[in-house]
Amino acid sequence: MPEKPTLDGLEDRWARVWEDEGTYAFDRSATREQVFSVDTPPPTVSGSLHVGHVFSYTHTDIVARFQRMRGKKVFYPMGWDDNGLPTERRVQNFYGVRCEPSLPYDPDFTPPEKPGKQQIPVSRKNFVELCETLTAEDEKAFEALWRRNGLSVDWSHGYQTIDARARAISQRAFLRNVERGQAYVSMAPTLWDVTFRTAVAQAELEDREHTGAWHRIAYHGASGPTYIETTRPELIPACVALIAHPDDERYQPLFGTTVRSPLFDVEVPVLAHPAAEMERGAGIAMCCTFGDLTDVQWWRELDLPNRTVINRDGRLLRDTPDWITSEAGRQRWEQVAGATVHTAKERIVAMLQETGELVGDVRPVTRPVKFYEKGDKPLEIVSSRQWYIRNGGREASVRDEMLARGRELRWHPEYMRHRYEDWVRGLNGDWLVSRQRFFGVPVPVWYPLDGEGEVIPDKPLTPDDAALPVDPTTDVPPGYTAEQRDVPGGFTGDPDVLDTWATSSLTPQIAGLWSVDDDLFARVFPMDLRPQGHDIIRTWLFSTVLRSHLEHDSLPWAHAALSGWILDPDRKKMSKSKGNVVTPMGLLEEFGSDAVRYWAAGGRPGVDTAFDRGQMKVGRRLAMKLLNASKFILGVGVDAGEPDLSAVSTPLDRALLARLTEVVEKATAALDDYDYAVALEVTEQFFWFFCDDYLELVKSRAYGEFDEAGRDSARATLAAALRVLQRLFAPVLPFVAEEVWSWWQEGSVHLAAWPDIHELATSAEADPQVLSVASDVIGGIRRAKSEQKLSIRTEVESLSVQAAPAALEALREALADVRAAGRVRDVELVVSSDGELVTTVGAPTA
RNA sequence: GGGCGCGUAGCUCAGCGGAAGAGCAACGGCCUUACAAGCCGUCGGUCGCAGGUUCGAAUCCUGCCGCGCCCA
Repeated sequence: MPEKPTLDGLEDRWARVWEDEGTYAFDRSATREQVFSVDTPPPTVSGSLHVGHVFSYTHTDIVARFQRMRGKKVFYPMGWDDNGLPTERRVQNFYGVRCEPSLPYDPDFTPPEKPGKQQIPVSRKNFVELCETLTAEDEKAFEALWRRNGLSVDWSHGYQTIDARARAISQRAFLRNVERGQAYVSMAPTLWDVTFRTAVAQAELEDREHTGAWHRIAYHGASGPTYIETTRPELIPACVALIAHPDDERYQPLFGTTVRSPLFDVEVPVLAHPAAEMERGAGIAMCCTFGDLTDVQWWRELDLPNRTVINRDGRLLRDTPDWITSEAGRQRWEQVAGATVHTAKERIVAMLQETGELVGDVRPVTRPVKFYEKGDKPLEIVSSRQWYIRNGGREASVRDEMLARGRELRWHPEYMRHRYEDWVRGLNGDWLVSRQRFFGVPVPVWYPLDGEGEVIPDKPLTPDDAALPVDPTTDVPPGYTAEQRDVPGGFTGDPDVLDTWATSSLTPQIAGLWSVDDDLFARVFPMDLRPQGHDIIRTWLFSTVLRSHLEHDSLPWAHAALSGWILDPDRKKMSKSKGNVVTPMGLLEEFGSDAVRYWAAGGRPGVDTAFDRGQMKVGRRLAMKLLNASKFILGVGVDAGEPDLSAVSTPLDRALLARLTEVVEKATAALDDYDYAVALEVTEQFFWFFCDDYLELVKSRAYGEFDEAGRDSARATLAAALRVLQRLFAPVLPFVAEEVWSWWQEGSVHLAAWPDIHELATSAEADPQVLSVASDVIGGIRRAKSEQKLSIRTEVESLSVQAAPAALEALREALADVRAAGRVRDVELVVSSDGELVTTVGAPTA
């Protein structure tokens, strides 16, 4: 035990010991019943961890440490999510390169020291290598932070969502979905981001207010013009019908007839469909392929032709579409061929003004438009061949199964279940899993080519399981040779990668080594806990439940714990901007890891919490207090062995242990329910009371100033209480708890048994009032002395206590301790008529 | 527009049917032999607003206002 205990340096010292001793190593001989397994969120490796990560990962660690002390073999791996667009973008900016899949691999390529102004095109393989290099560096820094933060992770069970094993597992799971018909390929209208040139899924959409303008435009019928209103006049050449509500009397005569489009003179039918809104615009809409999701619905349900005019790069087709047949129409198309959507709109509006087919003023309007959450241009809808996984968006039976899984899962807090149910009920299509990107898990299929060299899409070729992971753009399917690539009668590889969630949804399988080490998998799956943010219930949580349901017919985990957000105080008050960036490592160094963990532990499950340096200071004080209190108690002279509770003969001591028993019960129940905040609160509250009142009360007796029995009773109680308190704090304050435990106990506190109420059971019944009255009276003495501006240690002539008879009776049991702690010479006990406790002290002794 | 959550002391938050709480801050003390990175004490609130249920409401119900998240 050091002379002057300090918190400085505890993190490095104990982190090294834990690593050397394998304190948190998973015992893989354990059976499933003995295991507590955690499906840790793999942080996205695209930059740095922030305070919010420290916050929520600490919550998980507290639970893991608690379960470990309860005797569970804890499976607590850490993964890195380094697969997907954020990494691609970071690599592009960091190295100044871009992926050009047509280029050959250059094994000698090294990126420039500093990224140049012009991005250097590199092959897909070079690009992926750069992704791996950069993420490896980031991951080192992340691991160092987590170790410093005290996460009790078993680092030998790490994974990357882009590593070969994860790719193989991801592809295997996908191919098994294909085999069972749970995944399928389909040519369909798809939401498309023109910047990233990739399809996006429903889960990646967000609505944003976008300014547009209503244009009133004339279509021409046999009996005169029909006016429609549209915000997208550039889609006139893509128009396949005009549509009004079947009950709309204004358009009854037109249903079944045809009209001709302005400028391009294409004949389209006028049709009825209930999705047309009578109150909106003119009540009759142009259906184009495709302006929005309603167009898709009409196109599908009314069996309309596909007249796509927008390319995947967001520009209009260069060639004149064959459905534009009139000479004037074809000339007008020349004006917009190859133009961006924006330019095409301007030119078409100008032409409409010329021809007089644009009627009245253009009226600005702001309305919600769908964006890719990472994009900055509105999504277009294009027809393309994509892979989908059935998720209940199209089949009620699957949806009901997913709802049942949601009810089966235990949610913490419970109300988070609604978000899941709302999402499942609102699904409107299957899960689109193919992406037209480079850095990801390749879609593991090839397609045969017919005699003309055209793709035969409905007969995908799949790899042998042993060959996984495969890259179809370089690997060759079974039964073919490399020379047959992209030649008639040969094959072509699917160029796409899987949605990042298609791999992330398999984290329990990846961490547990499903299909790689099935023995391990059987010991950890289904897992116990998924901790995660509430914002990704619709994506990560839902997709993980789905994949597990499809592959294993079970939930992936029994419990989901949803953590809240960290609210940046600056963001609340938008006017203020501090400008000083707080890095997690800086905080850990400034306050100590235990102090930062203390702040995190104060955030109730699921509740957004303010970033609060004040709480970190408080946490530091608590850690310091634990050092000092431990030092004091050990200095009094207590035994390190199992405390001899038969020596606890003094009523005050029995009452203390009884109160601590309640604390153990409450803290245990709270942690069993994943409520670390309540567990900490009750422990902390008791601990301050223990230090401020109990320690002061028994100090003299423990030093042996009275009789031997009293001394032994105090020492046994102090030892028992300290052993319990150090362990109660261990999950939240792992470093300082380990430090003080090491002063007198063998082994790691983190492998010690969680406190059990039986280790506090004394032979005789305890009277809690002895402790509460003694505490009240000592408080009264302090108050009285404080009012007289006396030192607490000043000895006074007399103490008078007025109280109810029962309270006085209890007080007598602890009177010697109270007298010693309060430094009073004479004591007078007076029965009070109203039962209220009144403490008065006399003058200081001379 | 719908779902969910939240409005309690200057600040951060507990409490969620039986006398308004904690910590921080502020203020006043104590140089107390574990701890001045300590200790003691004091101040401070129509529990968002309006109704209702109840012997009793911060707590349950209804409506409204404000904030946040998710989804249309």
